[in-house]
Amino acid sequence: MSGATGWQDVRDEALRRIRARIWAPGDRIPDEAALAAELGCARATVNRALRDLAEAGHLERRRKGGTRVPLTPVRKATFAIAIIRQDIAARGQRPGYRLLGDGLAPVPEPLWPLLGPGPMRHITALHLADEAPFCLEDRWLNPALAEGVAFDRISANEWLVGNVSFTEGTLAFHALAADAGLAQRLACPPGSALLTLDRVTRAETGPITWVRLVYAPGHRVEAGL
Amino acid sequence: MSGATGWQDVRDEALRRIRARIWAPGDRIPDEAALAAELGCARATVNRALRDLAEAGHLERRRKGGTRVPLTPVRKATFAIAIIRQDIAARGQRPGYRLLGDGLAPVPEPLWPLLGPGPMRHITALHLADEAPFCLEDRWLNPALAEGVAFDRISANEWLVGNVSFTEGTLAFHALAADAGLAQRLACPPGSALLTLDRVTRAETGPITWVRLVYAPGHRVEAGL
DNA sequence: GAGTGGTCTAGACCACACG
DNA sequence: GTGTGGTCTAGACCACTCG
Repeated sequence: MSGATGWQDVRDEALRRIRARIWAPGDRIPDEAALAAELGCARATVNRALRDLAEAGHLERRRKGGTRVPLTPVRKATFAIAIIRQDIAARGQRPGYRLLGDGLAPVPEPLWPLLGPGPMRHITALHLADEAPFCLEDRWLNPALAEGVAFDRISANEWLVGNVSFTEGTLAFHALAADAGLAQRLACPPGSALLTLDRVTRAETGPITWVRLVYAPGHRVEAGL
Repeated sequence: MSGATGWQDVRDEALRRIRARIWAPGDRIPDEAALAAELGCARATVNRALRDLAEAGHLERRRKGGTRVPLTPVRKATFAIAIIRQDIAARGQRPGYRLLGDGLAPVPEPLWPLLGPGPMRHITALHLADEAPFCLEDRWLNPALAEGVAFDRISANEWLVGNVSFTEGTLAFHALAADAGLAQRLACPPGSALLTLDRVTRAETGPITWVRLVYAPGHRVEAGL
């Protein structure tokens, strides 16, 4: 039954009961005090274990309502927001970088709701893997940040990750067909299907940046489950 | 410097110092005992707060090495793996579903490393939003699961989420150009760029399913940051 | 070897939500 | 009102890892 009982043991035992349908979907499971008594540990240990399972979507907890096994477990996928250069290196390829453009320009109207109207710094750059185009970075950046910083050696992506912290952001994947410009810069046939990632980040003081990363054909973004 | 100090207060204060560069990237921060003394709370409370920040990528902790502010914070994006029907409903559209095919067939060779050779149940179905094609579900399913279950009313997606638990899985986004078959079934021009999601899930007992969801043109998958 | 985070305990009080 | 999870405390021991 019990013995050496760490919170991970409690978590594993609970997970076992969930998977074995001993605690079936919709069921209310015993309360923390009862489990602590049964497993021979402190209530805080049970709490730690069940909180962990709740965060992972395996349980639903409510004060007074008790802890239940959800009817449809909501699993979460996570992926790390990394520096592109490191992404490329992690694939065993040699990263490269080329700045294509950098200058103040009026923000396109579709982005006004996210960034506001006023002009912003518009940066375009190409990331390379083993000399081949890897992804195109198309960024609008709040000009108050990174004043005097040139992005010809280090990408805006990398500089921002290390120098500006944000409080909020959103991120979206979609697919884009290569127009003539994209096809030329990514060295692919026009019409190719390209995985694209849009990201907006904000700080308390205001918008930081909007960026679109258009990946070369065939690119996959993998996530843990 | 004390007062009402819950673990969230400790977390917020730490986050403030990180953002204000009081604790700069690369710095080692005071140890738990020191912070507990400074903030007037128990060490366990500080531990809870710092552990939370470490999970979010704002700190790096190592025994004996202490706690440091990472040079390049690794933020994680998360999105929920939901039931497609609920996804559609959440967008305020009316979900629809049509089973296109269901039968045993040999697994395509590229999937052998993931599913093994033997024949599996091949299911194709179309999900609709307000009568328009929303996404195409192309699935290979371990025939030992869901024996006798027909997927003409409820999708395999929804049935599996509610009835089979998995221990491991991977997930990947990419982009696909619509071939003739896809174009016809998704009612879009051939060559359209389509956001695609591949997912594999396994249990301790063996592979469960491989599924590819091909979304209609323009679809975006959003994630929290 | 020794410093630091990781965890457990036993008890206590609080906050919330259900009846 | 009352039961349940959420959290705090003070102390203790352990595990990992750096020097």
